[in-house]
Amino acid sequence: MLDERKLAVLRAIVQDYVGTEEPVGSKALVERHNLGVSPATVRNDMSALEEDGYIHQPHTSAGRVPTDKGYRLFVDRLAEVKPLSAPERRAIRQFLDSAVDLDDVVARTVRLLAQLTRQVAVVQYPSLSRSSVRHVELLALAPTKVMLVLITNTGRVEQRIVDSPVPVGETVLADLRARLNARAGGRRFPEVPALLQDLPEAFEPDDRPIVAAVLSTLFESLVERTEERIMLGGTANLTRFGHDFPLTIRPVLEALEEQVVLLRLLGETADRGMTVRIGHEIDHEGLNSTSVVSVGYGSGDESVAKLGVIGPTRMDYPGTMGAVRAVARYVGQILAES
Amino acid sequence: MLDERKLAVLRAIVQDYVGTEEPVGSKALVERHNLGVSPATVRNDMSALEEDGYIHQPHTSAGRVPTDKGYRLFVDRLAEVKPLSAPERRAIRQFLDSAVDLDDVVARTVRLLAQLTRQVAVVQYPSLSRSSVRHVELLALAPTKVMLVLITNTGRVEQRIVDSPVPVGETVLADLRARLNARAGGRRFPEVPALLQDLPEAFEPDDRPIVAAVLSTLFESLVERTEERIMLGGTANLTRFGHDFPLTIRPVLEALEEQVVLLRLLGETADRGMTVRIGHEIDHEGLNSTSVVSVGYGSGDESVAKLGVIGPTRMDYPGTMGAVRAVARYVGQILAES
DNA sequence: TCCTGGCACTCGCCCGCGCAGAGTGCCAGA
DNA sequence: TCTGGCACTCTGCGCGGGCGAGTGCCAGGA
Repeated sequence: MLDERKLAVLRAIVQDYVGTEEPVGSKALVERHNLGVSPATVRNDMSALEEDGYIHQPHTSAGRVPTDKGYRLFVDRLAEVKPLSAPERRAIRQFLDSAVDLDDVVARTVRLLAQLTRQVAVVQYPSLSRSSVRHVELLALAPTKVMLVLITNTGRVEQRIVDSPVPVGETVLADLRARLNARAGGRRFPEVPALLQDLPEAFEPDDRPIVAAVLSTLFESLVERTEERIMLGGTANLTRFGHDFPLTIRPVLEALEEQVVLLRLLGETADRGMTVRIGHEIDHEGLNSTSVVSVGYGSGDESVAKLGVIGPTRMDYPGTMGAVRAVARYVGQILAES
Repeated sequence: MLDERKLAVLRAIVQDYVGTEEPVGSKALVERHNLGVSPATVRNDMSALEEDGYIHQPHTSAGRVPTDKGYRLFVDRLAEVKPLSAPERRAIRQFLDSAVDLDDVVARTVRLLAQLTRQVAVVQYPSLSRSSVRHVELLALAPTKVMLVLITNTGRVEQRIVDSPVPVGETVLADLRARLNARAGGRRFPEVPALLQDLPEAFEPDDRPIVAAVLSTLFESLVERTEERIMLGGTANLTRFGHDFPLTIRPVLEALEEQVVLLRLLGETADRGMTVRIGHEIDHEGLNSTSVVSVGYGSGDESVAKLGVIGPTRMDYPGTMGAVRAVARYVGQILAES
């Protein structure tokens, strides 16, 4: 059905359309790519491709535009991820290296991705559930108020205020702190609740309420909202979306404001390997004219979070995928070092 | 020069233009506001207002549009801040009350502002230099790596990694921790460096390098980049900017991506009272067609940070100012309570 | 069987035209 | 000082025609 040449035609259409943003016709195609056949032949192939739903004609006597299905085929079978150039890689490395803390790493990553791909970049903070406990700190703020500070191996810090039903002595606090760290230190977050469950029993009955309060706050913060945090950048690139963009850009901006949507978007990313979702493959209405390229990143083999970019379906997939992959790799390295 | 009626005409023009987004003519004016005079008279007044630069005619035979100068006069002398309704205030209160930590307070504030004003909202985290030290924590991560965690009275937490030239003993760390808290605890950040300056001398010569390293990191983080953090929301509202907006929206989005620009914008806000900057009064080119309404907020009399909104110069100033002021007040209260 | 050149056809885009409507400025009169 | 009237100016919009890009189809050739 789809012989070599038809695939070549599709590839050429995608490439040209991405470059020019305009429907591409048979004549222009043969001129720009040496397909070795005449426009008439290409026209026949185009007809077949359209029949099969890979390309589409906005109106009679216009050129062809790839459909989502066409891009899908292109990404799956026709495109090679384009690696970054050595200077580019060096620049990335250098830029990320000078980050001073986790916030900075994430912020720089977002900027970098947005600049390299000229699209909207999204970076998820290393997820708590994939991280482990580096340290738990307890501070008495007031007689019945304790601040709980949680530091992860990825450098993330979470704080919470715990209200104690009874005044808390410094000795109890010190004891609790020591025990928490002894039991939970170095452990993965998901394991933590089980490890600490019977902790109150190690304390005097009088002190158990505060121990319980601290524990419940701790457990909460492991699963809650703050679990997943996201940073966004390059929204100005939305303006390069297309001619008709007032219509397109609005729902996209709205979607980007919804952390939930972004989280779901990244959540659907495979842990290993890159995920590309194109147009209507994304099940969020406002994003049906966009594509998302995302990938997990992490310090070891394992991914601790995801990052990616969002752009028009008409995007340079090979280049974007190259940039996303490279950035993910370097961020992983940086995290491993710190 | 500007008698009562001319001012009334200007006020009417601003109100109508904000409502309709279209140049307003003399006839429509008399119809909508009972000015008690004929269109011809209004035309004369308009002529005078134009002469003085308060309004402007896009082209002959079009209605009039206020200039930046016109909006300025409107804000300064013709507009009354419009207080929010009781249900609105209750809703704000309630929405902010359910915040669980500082991040959440800021995030909710941004959402709220954006929703109330239907514009882009900016909220600055409580600034370090206006805050005081609640607690300093030191954690040994590795023999030569110490994590410095700084907790402020506004609930903000900053962390930094300190590389020590020599391995650090737990006793030294405990000693340093105790002394840091004793001397700096409860103090304003700007005072801190002076208070700690001679701290290394209290230690054995062998330990002084690490003390110095911790101190310099601490001092750095008091003045540095992270000093000022900002949260942004409601960018989707940019799409309601105007008809010609591809041109307008681009530079605005770009400006919003630059933390520096936003910080400067908020930085120029007066500590007390509201600041309104209109169009070309803002010395950033991309924002010359926008206005910024900003105000300080804080737990006591004193402002610890700023917040505000950015919208088209053609905005509902009274309403916006009312919302900004109300939100600032409630955020202050929330912060004071936690 | 597949490719090619030729040809007629279809549409969207652009341009110029003319008209209607909104709004103004000015003037003479109350 | 205000008002009604009037002539004038300009934009926006709808209309129609010409242009060009691109197609589909067909007959002939490898």
